[in-house]
Amino acid sequence: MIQQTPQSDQFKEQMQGSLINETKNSSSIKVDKHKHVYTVGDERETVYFIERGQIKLVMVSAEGKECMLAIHGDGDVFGELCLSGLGGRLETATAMEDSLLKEIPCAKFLDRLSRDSLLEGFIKYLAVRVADQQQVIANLVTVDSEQRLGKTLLQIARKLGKKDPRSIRIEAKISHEELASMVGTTRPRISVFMQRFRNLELIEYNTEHQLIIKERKLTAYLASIL
Amino acid sequence: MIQQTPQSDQFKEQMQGSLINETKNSSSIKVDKHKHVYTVGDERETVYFIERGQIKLVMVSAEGKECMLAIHGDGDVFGELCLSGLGGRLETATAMEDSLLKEIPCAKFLDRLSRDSLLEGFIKYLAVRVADQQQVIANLVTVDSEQRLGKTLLQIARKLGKKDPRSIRIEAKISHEELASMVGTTRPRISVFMQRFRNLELIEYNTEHQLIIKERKLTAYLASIL
DNA sequence: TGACGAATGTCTAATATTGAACAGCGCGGG
DNA sequence: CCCGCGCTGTTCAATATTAGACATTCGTCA
Repeated sequence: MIQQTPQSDQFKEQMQGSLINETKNSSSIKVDKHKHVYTVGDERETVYFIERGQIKLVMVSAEGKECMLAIHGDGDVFGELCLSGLGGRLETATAMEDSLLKEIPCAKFLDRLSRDSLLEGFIKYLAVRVADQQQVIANLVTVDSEQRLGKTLLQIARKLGKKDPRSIRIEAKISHEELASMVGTTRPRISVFMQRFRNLELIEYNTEHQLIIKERKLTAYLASIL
Repeated sequence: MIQQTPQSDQFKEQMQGSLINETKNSSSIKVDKHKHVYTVGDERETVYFIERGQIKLVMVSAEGKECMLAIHGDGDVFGELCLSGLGGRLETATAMEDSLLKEIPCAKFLDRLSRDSLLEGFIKYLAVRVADQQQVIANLVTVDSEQRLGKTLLQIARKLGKKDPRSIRIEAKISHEELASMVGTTRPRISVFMQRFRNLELIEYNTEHQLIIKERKLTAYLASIL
């Protein structure tokens, strides 16, 4: 959740350049809103690059409960877990809006990184991923749901948000249900907490119903309710 | 949690060989039981290789609550997150018993992997890590504490356990307090659940007080209480 | 061997959380 | 333009969970 953006942004751009290069001769894949890119168990070992759109990753438990792991936006890469060689997708990838993707077979992806001397950069990228997830795990284990919701909002804002002078705007619309499945609680509770945050002016909605996160104030509030 | 051990074992051996090679001229570090290898915020960017011993990784939240992330044993590598370049350890590494470690500066570690053509293997290794953590996150979000404890036991057993014909033996002794901090609940509850598992003969203790996990039975039980 | 500290097993009241229900609202499709 | 459906806000009783407290056992070390 803390994850700043030091030179990891630089790598992301290099990787994007590399992938755009790799895929310039293959056509983009159009995925309509609500359609799946892949679902649990799919064997196809490919990495995806988002030209335009929003893709969410969701895992489903044995009882059918959902857990949203991440939302990816323009320029992001996802599906890299097939590099693990475990075979079969662990999660489902769904378009949250009409999206354009490029698809790269896993082996080609590695070759390309290798040829462009980006393997070490990619290792760093994965290490950041592991560090991030570690934070998420620690939060799930140690803090209560209000706090977790706050941190999750900050995390999403930092990853997807457009920065305005004093706040961050999130363009993707994320339902309370989805937030509940990230935070690990129920929809009604999300509703209550969001209301509370709104009353305290830690967040707000603009006229286009986009969520605005006041990073400073929200962070301060979370620290104050320890 | 699911993580089988396909050819990822092979990579682990290769990496071990490579690291043993790299460190054969440097002396081992002795870390006594309960001593820290590093603590939160430490800047030293090094990777550790366990020659012998048990090392646990623990994160502490702002309120001081602990979350145990992993226990590493003989031949494992830890501290790789410094490869992220974020600077400063996120967690504390503590010896659970007297241990012998080798320390490799982060840059040297990458160089060595590179020279031994293990970069791609290491990427696969990290991808497995990410996949594993993803499972942990999904479990924390979607299932209740009894179930989580069960899965955590299985996870530990598969990672650290010695296989006997019909069960897995865990040599490290892990307190209920520590289990509680992995599972995300309180010690008394762990006590109750462990008792229950014991009564159902899903687990047992041998004469040396080592925990024996009956993988089959425990898995079946967890599936039955959905 | 005895004594102390740490780990465990158990209980409880106070608290947090769930899940189900229902009403309003707003957007998009017909 | 109206209808219906999905999202939101709110409530409530039933349930799960926590944070103590306490006796007991186990190990370790003197």
